[in-house]
Amino acid sequence: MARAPLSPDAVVDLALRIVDEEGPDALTLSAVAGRAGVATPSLYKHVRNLAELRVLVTGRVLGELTEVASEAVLGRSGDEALRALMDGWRSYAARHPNRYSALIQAPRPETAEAGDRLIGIILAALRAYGLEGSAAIHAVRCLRAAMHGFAVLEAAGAFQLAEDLDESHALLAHMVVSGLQTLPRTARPGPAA
Amino acid sequence: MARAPLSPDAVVDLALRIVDEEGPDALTLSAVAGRAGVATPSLYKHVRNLAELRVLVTGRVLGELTEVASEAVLGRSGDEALRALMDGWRSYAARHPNRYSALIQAPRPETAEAGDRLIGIILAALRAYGLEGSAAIHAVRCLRAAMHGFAVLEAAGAFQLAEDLDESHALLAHMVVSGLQTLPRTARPGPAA
DNA sequence: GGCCGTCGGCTAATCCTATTAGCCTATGAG
DNA sequence: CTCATAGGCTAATAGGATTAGCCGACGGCC
Repeated sequence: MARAPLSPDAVVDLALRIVDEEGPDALTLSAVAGRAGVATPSLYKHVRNLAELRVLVTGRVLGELTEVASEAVLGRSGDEALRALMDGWRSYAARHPNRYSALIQAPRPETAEAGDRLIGIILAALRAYGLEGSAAIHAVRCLRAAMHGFAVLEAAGAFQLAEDLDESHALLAHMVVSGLQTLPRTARPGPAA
Repeated sequence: MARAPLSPDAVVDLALRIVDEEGPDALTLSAVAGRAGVATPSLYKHVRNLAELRVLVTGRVLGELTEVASEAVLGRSGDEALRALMDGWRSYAARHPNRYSALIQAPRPETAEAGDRLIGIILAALRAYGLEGSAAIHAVRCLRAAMHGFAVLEAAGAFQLAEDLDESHALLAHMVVSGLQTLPRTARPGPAA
């Protein structure tokens, strides 16, 4: 059974499988090598080192998240787009909790492009609110904080009580929407963009 | 120079210093031993293992955060309490970014009590909104998500643009407040608690 | 057809960290 | 004075990361 020839992408595939199945801490070069049916040092022919592998994984996950976010926002606008974005984000994280937890948050040049694309989508979701310049940036930050915070906590199993998470998340979305609909003085939308 | 005698607490102190100065990943038993001027295995006389040390660190940080949160909420209520809580939380995380990043999110029995106390404070900050039962829980979750998300991202340096972070955070607080002031049907406050 | 460079795997070796086992000493209780 | 204990130590084991250097298969080229 000729296993598929190794390549950086294939290594990342294996890494993702490990992360999904055993958690982010189980992502180890020797674990990847084990799955690849190869000796650990051989991986260095495809990936610079473990740190880079983690970055590549982050890039991949960021890409998937971007896709999800993009699909959510497509064809919608205003509150509807915002809620769809938030729901999509959360459901991606809930579907792949370990993968989501494996995301490296600290910005790195290698993932900057993927990150920017994702920010672009979030920005697009906010378009209908007509936010200008800085106001849009503040809004994007808040949206990121809300979505990321909820996703991390849910992925970590930090919400222990029985209350329905969908409802909690709906409230979060309500907060975001209602906050944007009643912007404070400094961040009021300017003339239609 | 009689170094202070080692003890579990002293070990955690050293661990925190390492985390603060070198980041969460630098928290290693041998690093702690180095600072303590002791051989690595000696630490096992005070701490079960690295995993436990991490849990102890989490407990300590949770305690500090609880103190900060508690002080913020004391003597305030309503929107003011909420904003003070959010500001305090954020400023703690900003003051000790590595420490904040070292927090283990996954709930563990050893930190459950500390976590519950913190949740209690958040709940107290929401008291004035008169939320009943589930509604209060959903609100706490949202608040946690917002505060934690912002704190994590800020600590990781994920907000790169020049825009003032205070302003972004104020918008986040505005979202939370305005969302609570206009609760959707399901989560409307009941008769005054 | 034969030669050569490169790709991608391998083994050996090094370093670090965690963790366990077992030893040893000072110290306070009795 | 004796002894148990606390708390430090050394030796040793087990992983995991990484580097160095070896080697065979394969495609391209003369």
